[in-house]
Amino acid sequence: MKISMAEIARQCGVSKATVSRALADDPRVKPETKEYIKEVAKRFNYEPHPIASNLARGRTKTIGVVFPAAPRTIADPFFLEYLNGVSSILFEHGYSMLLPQVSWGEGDSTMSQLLAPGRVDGVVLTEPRVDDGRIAFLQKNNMPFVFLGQTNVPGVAWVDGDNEGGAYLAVQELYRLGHRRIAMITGERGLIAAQNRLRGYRRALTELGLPVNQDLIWAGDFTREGGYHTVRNHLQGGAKFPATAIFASNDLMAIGAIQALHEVGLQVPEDVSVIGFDGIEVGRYLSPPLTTVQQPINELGREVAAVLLEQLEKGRRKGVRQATLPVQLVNVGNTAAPPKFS
Amino acid sequence: MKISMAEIARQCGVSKATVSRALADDPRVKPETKEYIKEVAKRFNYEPHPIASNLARGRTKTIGVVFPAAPRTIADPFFLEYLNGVSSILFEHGYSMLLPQVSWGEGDSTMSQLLAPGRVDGVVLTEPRVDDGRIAFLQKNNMPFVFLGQTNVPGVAWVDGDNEGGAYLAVQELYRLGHRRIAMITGERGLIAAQNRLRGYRRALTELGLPVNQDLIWAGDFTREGGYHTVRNHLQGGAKFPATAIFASNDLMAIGAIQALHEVGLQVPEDVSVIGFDGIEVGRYLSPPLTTVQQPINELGREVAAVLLEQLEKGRRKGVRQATLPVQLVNVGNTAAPPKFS
DNA sequence: ACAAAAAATGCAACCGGTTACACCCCGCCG
DNA sequence: CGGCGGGGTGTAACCGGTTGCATTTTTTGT
Repeated sequence: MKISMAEIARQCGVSKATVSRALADDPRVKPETKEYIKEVAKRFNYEPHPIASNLARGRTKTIGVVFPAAPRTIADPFFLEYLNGVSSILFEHGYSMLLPQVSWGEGDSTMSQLLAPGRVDGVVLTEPRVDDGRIAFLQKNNMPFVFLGQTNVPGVAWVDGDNEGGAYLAVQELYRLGHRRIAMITGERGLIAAQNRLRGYRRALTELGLPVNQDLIWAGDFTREGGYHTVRNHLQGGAKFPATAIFASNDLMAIGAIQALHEVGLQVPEDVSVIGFDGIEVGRYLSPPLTTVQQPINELGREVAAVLLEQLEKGRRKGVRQATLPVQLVNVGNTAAPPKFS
Repeated sequence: MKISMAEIARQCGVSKATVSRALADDPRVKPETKEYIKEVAKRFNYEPHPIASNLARGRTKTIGVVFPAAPRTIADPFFLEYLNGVSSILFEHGYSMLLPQVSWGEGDSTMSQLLAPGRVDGVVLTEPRVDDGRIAFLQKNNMPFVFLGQTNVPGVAWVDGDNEGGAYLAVQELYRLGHRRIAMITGERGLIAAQNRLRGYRRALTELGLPVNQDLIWAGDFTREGGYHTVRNHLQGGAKFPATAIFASNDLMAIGAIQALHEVGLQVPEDVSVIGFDGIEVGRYLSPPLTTVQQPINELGREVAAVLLEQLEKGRRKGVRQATLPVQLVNVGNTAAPPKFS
């Protein structure tokens, strides 16, 4: 059995209280006493039991990290780079991460089992939906939380990339190259990020004087398979491919789209240009690297964690932080003018 | 504040003890009482506080998952797919995962802070090294653990893919295609997996009657950057590239190698064939998909978790489980005969 | 030198459960 | 009719810390 605080107290001839304070560097204990207690603790190789400590002070020094819902997985590249950023900040501040088993429909019971009664001090979530049910749940339980992604519920902390602006950039670039039939692969309809990217696409087309053609807005789900299948479907029947360029709402779908195009012998970017969104590392592994709207993914994670910790450490907050980080188009060399122009 | 067990007890007119037993389905509680208590608990939406519960019974229902050391990161694709498998099994059994902040040199003090005194019931680790210092540490602290990766210390539970056999397969395939100058990019020297893959490479060459040429064994570190740089180095000086094929110890390095080759205008597989190891999902996103030795990554994770839970639930085990899972070569279409043969 | 203020420490309750053991009540047996 | 046995429940200690408040010790002021 590990040695306990009571034991240390006995060894030092003081009370548990003093030991506790000494180890917490409480200024109320006399420096020499403190010194001595620490010395003894070190000799006995004593370390306070975190569970007991957490129980006593009602906190856990643990943050719950909720990952994207199916069909996306915890192994989603975007999520992982983001997680990397989150973890680096949390760890710097002595927090651990708990990846809970949550498979909620609307964020209720399943979540409560793991997050509610004292397992975590706060939660970071991804992919807010319109009127996300999890928000009400967390607020009701008075649990601090931050979203990766803008929410449509006011008073909620979030950090996001500039989705609309990024989509706008992408479409503009394709237009500049001469494309006029620009398809878009959307994300899952309910996700706010998907909607904002779609809005950027629409706005760009409109401002450029192009019609917004519903037949060029294809439904995706942010997975590679989704991108692949939606493009396959539009390649059916031997008809001419209806677009000269595709803007995919994220890189995974862009990758899937490219695979589908390759399978029918279409070259990227010679025959069809493709631009993705996110700037996941994997995109750089392709040859040529994927043209994409680069989000500062790692930075987003760090910022999310920072905002949450701010809430936690400064107690009940004085206003909720919301931040939009800039995005930029990268690897623009890997798109081209449409065939008829070349 | 959440409602407590004492409160429920008062409401029911019984003692905390009875409530505790009723909720735990203790047979000593009269069925009707049990029924009633459960009913009341439900009405009050009561759920026992896990931290308190854990403190009282000295366990946590949490597993520590240690991730690879620098230069690899928590966002390493292999690790994440593996983590996915681990998590699915753990969650099925009601366990959570704790990703601790560990940056140990040889697995000592840093680790103890997060794992030792009662935060986790068990630990899963990756990437055992030769005479891994963490083993002694965990054993000393009487902490159940399982490694992903064969260890050289007897009596330790582990699960691994067939590293040597996989490497052997890869080299054999390259030989079959006509390659005779087959380079290998190794993993970090101290890692047992790296050594076993190197052994498979050596054994294959020897059995095929080829010399083992030290100049064709290039040092890598299991990162993409490592693969990239080692190949760049061997492309220096305008000399002819010394190999017609590369076997990289993992996929990330294979991807890095391919990038380096592309940068000097060499085509894969026309000019140089490349085979990786692991079969991470990202490899399938390349065009053409990466030829690689596919490990059952997800399954490895599941198995690791299962072995650990077995240790935990069946108390002190009567013999430690060790398992080697089979691997197979995939996407073999994306390697080719060496140029002079074509 | 003595009282008052300040500093240091101890006491004991508390966090929210679990569990060994004591206890009570009742039916059954001799 | 008294005692035994066992099911059902309560008591209280315990897990290992934290912390408000009381108490003791030391310092400071006059």
